[in-house]
Amino acid sequence: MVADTAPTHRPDSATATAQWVADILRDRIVKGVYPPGSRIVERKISAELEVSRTPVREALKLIDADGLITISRNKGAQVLQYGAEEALALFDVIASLESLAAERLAERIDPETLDRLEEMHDRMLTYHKVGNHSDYFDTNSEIHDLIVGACGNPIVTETHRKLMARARRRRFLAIMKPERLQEAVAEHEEPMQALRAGDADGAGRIWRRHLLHTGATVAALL
Amino acid sequence: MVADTAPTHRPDSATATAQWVADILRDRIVKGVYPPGSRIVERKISAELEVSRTPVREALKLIDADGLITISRNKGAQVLQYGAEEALALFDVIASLESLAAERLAERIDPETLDRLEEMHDRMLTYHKVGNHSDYFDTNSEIHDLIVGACGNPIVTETHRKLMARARRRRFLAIMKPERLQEAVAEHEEPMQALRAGDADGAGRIWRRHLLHTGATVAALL
DNA sequence: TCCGCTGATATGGCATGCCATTCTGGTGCG
DNA sequence: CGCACCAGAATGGCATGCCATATCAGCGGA
Repeated sequence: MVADTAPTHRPDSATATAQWVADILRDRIVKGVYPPGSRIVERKISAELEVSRTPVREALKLIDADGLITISRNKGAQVLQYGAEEALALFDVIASLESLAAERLAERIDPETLDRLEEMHDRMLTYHKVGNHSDYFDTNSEIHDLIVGACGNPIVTETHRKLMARARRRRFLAIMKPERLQEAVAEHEEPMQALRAGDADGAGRIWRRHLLHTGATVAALL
Repeated sequence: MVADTAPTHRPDSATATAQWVADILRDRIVKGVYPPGSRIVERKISAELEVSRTPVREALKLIDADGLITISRNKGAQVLQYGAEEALALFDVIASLESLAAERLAERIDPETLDRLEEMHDRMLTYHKVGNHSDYFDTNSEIHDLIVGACGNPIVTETHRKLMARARRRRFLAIMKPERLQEAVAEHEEPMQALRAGDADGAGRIWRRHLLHTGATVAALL
């Protein structure tokens, strides 16, 4: 998990260059290598990664579509600033989406998926007990992603993925707040029960509340 | 509203060419000029619109990000097929978003916005009474857009806009179904009352139900 | 007759170069 | 001393050309 900002020469030419560049830039933005407000210059990236400007341009367009940067003519790409207000707005939408996902998942969940969830849930609790925050965070993310991915609605999955790119870094901060940690763990127990019971309405409602809390915690940090 | 598929030579060079091309292509996809499954060839568009391939490529990337086409290496862009299942999934998400918007709007609505809504609502009813379906549809869309736009959450607005590009054409079909028309008009009355009363929870719930109905109607047509 | 191979063509991906606009720093006039 | 203007640099936008790969037609052998 070392910051591999080194070019590492593109893995293979089968992967589209533009996509490869986009992934690197996204990663750097999320990790804070390019702080909010900083400018990203096509020619710099192009030279550093040893590709032409064309794929860099296309990568920037992709990232722009994700809402991570703004592009202005002859002024280039700027990493978006964000404040408490935007964080609340973001989590309001994410909460709605995940709530919908939890609801739909509860309606259709199969034992196998439930088992995987239980296993992750236990694993997360263990990480929390031993204070392994990094793995705790990753497992937590996995749970959220599984719920969204298994809900049976690909549009939810896709939309969620795009929004999460904007939220992940902030969520990391929030979830690590010690007092929030305890709370969040508790908030994961209830929806598990609702899922076991197949209580769609409850699962959706409870999960949404959980995310709104996370959003409020993030916003409070800004 | 005549199909202006004619190039009309780009309006002014101030508008980015790529954006201009993207708008034209999006419009053609929505209007069905490029039917689902058909291929869009960079060089053809490039020649027809008298621009180079570069802005066309970038436009296609934008439309791909909107989820209207898929791009595969050396196979080009293909307009996405869609069936009943995808329509349901799409409207499930749109319903969640607009429900959130209605809820938040009810919490914060000012008299001025309420007036505009009332006016649109009346106008829509009039169009319906006299059987002016085209203007009815447009006003209906305006109402939905206003609710989403005035909810105070720009992320809702933005996400909604992208999803609507995929839904608009289908929604047009559905909304025009005679028996659905009657129903939809009725379903617009209730949320207006909730908004007048500032009943956030009710507005959200009712509006969501309305959209789920629309989605079901669309799905039934496919 | 049918299957497989091969070469031509179609098509997207990337590199490069030029142009328009904006930004910046310096200089001269008031 | 300050402000306006100008030139050059920085930067993105677009056009063009070459390359890699996928697709398809035609042909030859089994």
